[in-house]
Amino acid sequence: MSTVTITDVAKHVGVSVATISRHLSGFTVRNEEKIRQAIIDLNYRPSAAARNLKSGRTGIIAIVVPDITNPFFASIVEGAEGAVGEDRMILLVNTGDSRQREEKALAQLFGRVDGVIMAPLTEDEQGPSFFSQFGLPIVFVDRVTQDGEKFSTALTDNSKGASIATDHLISLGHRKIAMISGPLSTTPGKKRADGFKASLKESGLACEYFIESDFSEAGGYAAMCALLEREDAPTAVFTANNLMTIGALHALRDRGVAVPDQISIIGFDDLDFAQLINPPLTVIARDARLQGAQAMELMIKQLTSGASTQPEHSMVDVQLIERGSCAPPREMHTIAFNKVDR
Amino acid sequence: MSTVTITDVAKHVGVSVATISRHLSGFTVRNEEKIRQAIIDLNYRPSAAARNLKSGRTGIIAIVVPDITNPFFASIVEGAEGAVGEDRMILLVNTGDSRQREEKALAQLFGRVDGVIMAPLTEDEQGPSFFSQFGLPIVFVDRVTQDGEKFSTALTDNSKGASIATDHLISLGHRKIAMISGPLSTTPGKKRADGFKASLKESGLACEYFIESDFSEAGGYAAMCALLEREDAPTAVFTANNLMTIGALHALRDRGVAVPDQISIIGFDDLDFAQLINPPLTVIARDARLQGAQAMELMIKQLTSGASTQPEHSMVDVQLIERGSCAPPREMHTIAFNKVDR
DNA sequence: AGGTTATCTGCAATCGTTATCAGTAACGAT
DNA sequence: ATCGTTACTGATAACGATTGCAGATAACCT
Repeated sequence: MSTVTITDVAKHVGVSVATISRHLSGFTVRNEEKIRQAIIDLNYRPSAAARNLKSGRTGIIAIVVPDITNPFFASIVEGAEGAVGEDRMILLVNTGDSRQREEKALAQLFGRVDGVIMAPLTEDEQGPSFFSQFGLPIVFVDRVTQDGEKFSTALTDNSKGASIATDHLISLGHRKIAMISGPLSTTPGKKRADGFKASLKESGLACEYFIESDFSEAGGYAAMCALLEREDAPTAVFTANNLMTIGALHALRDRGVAVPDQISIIGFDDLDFAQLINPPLTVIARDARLQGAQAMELMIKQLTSGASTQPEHSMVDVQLIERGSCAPPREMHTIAFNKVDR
Repeated sequence: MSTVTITDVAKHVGVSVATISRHLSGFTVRNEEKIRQAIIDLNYRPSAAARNLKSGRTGIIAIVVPDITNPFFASIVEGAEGAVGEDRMILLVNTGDSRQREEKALAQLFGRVDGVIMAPLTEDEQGPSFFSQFGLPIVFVDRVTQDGEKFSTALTDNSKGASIATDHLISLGHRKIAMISGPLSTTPGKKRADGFKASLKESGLACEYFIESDFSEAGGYAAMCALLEREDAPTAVFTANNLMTIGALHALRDRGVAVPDQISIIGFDDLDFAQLINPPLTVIARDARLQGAQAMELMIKQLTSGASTQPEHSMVDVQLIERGSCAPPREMHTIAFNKVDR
């Protein structure tokens, strides 16, 4: 049975509990060796509950994400894991895209963790004070809420990334450019759409192929199908996240549409197997691990430097990775070919 | 500040802390309404730490998995989430296929959770008593360890599944059947390999195309490439899990090998997008959600019915789902064709 | 040796809850 | 009026660790 307490160890060694406690906290005490041995002999493990109660801290940081299956969030977690110290541990909570579970998780987490790193479901949570009411240190990662200013955030330059993607397609000669967007109620959904629209406007193009989807593979599939069924189909597509990119690629394959010959596609966020795909995928990439690490650093900073310090904001850069899924539109090919012919 | 305790509430209402506590635990007390209001007014939240210390339970069940990105484990988690009651919550720990992190997680989890549902990395953990030493309720899911008998388990009929897959290929006429296996140090790796070999033996076939890989997409890719490079390439492949199936499919596509015309492929575990793939994938499926739910039920049973009750074992069934990725081998096509010709 | 630090030690209070136990009020039955 | 029953209440001792305080021991100096 593991009901052996610090008192048992103290008795066993013949010192007071205070001495054992001090030994455990790293102070130098006289009977180091005997204590160490007693702890092993008795198989003593300090009660986390008692420690938490006395010290007020748990040594746990929770990461709350809407979909742990998404490799992007997995990378965020990996990055955070790399930045958390030895004396803290990370626990994951998956809300499965459910608002209800998100609330419940936060309520239940209160008092059990020192802080929460979270990617909220949408920007418009119930009332601006929803997250404040818990009085729990929160760092938002990838997404923020209305009252996000009050908390530290670790974001990506979403609009810049979307602009780069769109500009890339424009510079290749595309004019009929589609975007399969994420939900506009989310930070990345909104910002990426903004970047896309801004770039089109700057080049004097109308925004005619814009579909708001849901960041899921099925959603990307459906959106791509819808685009392909239009009479005047687009010649290029910008998909706003990795899962939707996969979905869109599946749709293209199922319809026998050649990439990039018939349609160009560029996605936001890289994929592990982006290079395995034929053709290798051109993407807007960012360092999700770094982003996760930054979130954790902000969290730790907040925890160590007492409470009410100013929230800080970090942002990871984006980068265009050209592989093979984007090319000039077909008409351009023809024109170029004609020119050479003459 | 959220340092408002049960004492504050008691003072505010003008009763003793005991009354507040009783109200919180669901007993009927006199000033129900006043107490409810005071709790809201003061924004009081019971201290989880104090409760844990007093009651000895945390209301948390941890699920420890080697790779949360794997949709199979995600399904396990979903199933478990459906089976956990209102009064408990689930926390995830991802060990990222690292033995070291698995150990650390278990040690840190001790005392912070009521029980652990886990899929251990390999069967040969350090010493048979490794998991016992924590005196923590453990249920193994999908995988077991050496001393797994001492704990409850929620498994799949792995060898049966592998046999069905192999028999299916054999009955289609295949003789040169390959298996891309998982690590033989894991339960499903070993059992599936056993089933495969048993089926071959029963049909008098030699086991000539067996590759032990690592359950990862990249591993499946590499293994498939290795198979294709052999002079006498197999006509059918059984891939031992979903990720390796994806990897193998990528390899086949990259090499321009037609499925099922040139090679048949059947995978263990269904995929969300198995039907989106061209051709739709034939698989051995099981209800991973059910398996996760069973694991949780075993856990709860163990927690409620005191400690030292006999461990129980559950097993979910497997099922062949024929879609389009398996067909008779090429030579058979020819033979059949000739027969018709005469 | 005597005095002064520098270290280490044990006692006891404390963290916020819950469980126990004794006690009070209300009410009907006698 | 007394008693028994029911239904609630309050004081208090735990749960297992940490920590300030004061006392004890050892180490160091003159």
